[in-house]
Amino acid sequence: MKITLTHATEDYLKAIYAISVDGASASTNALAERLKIAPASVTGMLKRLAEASPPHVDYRKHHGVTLTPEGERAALKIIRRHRLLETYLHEMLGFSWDEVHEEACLLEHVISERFESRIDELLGHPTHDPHGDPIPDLNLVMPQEASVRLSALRPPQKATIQRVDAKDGDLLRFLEGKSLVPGSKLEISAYSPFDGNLTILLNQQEMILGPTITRHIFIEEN
Amino acid sequence: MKITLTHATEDYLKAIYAISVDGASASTNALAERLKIAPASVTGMLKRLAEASPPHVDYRKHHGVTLTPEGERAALKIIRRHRLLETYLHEMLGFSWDEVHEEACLLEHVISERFESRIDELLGHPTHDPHGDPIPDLNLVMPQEASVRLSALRPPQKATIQRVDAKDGDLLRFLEGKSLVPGSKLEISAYSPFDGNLTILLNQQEMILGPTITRHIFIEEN
DNA sequence: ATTAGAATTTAGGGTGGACTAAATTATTTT
DNA sequence: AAAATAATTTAGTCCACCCTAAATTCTAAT
Repeated sequence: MKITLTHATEDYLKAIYAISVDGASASTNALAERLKIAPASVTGMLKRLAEASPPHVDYRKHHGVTLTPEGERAALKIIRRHRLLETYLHEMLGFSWDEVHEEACLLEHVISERFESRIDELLGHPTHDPHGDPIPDLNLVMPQEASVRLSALRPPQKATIQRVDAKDGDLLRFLEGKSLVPGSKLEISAYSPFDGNLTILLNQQEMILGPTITRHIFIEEN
Repeated sequence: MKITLTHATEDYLKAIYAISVDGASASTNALAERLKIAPASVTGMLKRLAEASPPHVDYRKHHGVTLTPEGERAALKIIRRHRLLETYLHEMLGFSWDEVHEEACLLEHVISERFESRIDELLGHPTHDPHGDPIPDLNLVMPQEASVRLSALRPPQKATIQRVDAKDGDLLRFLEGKSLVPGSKLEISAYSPFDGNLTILLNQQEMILGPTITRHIFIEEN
């Protein structure tokens, strides 16, 4: 059975990829929640994705789906576009950190190869978007990414922020205001047990951050 | 009856506007041809546009449609986006003259207000796109446009190209190659009757152009 | 091993937007 | 004015994508 890859299918593939990064299979409910779609509707789409030629997912009833190589390729292509667009919107059009996601979600389904390669070029083939998320290269290979959370560090320790994992606009604006963005260097001067607060020094400024915040910040030790 | 303005409806409104610039009413067939859609399908959409609240077109069976004020407003909004995008793609992303149209057709349905105003700002609030077509301002008012065709001039005469009305890629590339683009100044040195050829001088270069070409070039005399 | 509750799928419906084929209305020609 | 032709609309389908309600299947607790 044939299939036409549309905006909707691209969103599904992206969501499946995001949910199953660690090898798990994406469940109907998890997809439904992430995509804000009724579970019953998800089932229908998963069937279509599985019956596509070539199939984009492996689908076993009641056991969720995993991406086929073809599906993963398609997902990575969209993720590349999304992150390139976020970078582009931030760097070249002056969109703020918390605005880029929504706009990129719309544009990613629409831009041409040419547009994609043009902004890639103008940005100097970036490897990470404004949030620090890795951008797959032209061969759809993901650059290696930092996976140590700021919340896991203990003083004394110096670190550089690599990535911030948050989608909430308020949190993003808060982090930006405190310069808690990829590239910033910081030093941990104290750890408070029980509440998990960290005292850190950044730009000669001291601040105390709770684990609700530090959990979302991924760093590289140095 | 309610209506949701989608990509498709925007394309219809744009097409209706383009066909009826001179006060004529847009016929079903003309719209069908322009949009590459079967006439029967057009009828259906026109009904929906007419029954929208507020109505976007006036529709009388067998007599085509005209835009209501609401419909014209919507059409101008898309046209503004389209032409701003064409200008932006050309000036800032290095798209060639003949590539911008297609890409703009995709993006125009998707970009946010913010995106629109950002590129408008970066471009310095341009009044004309790369083809010389006028860009409606923020209040959706069209700047005045030149309406004298190069084919109507006779020597001796000096003129400046204001606008080029062509959608064919081959023709666009030809014109660009000869610097027959908005802003270029030229001088008419000879007119050949019967075939209508004009001999013109542009950048110290002489060339002879037939009316098939000069008809598409709009100028201002000087 | 049964059963309650959660997850998932089936069944049936709706909307936007396109299609073809057939019927109708306008227009033009004779 | 009638007939031929062109333009338009109706009627009937189809597909992608979403929905709700009801049925099913899986899982976990007893």
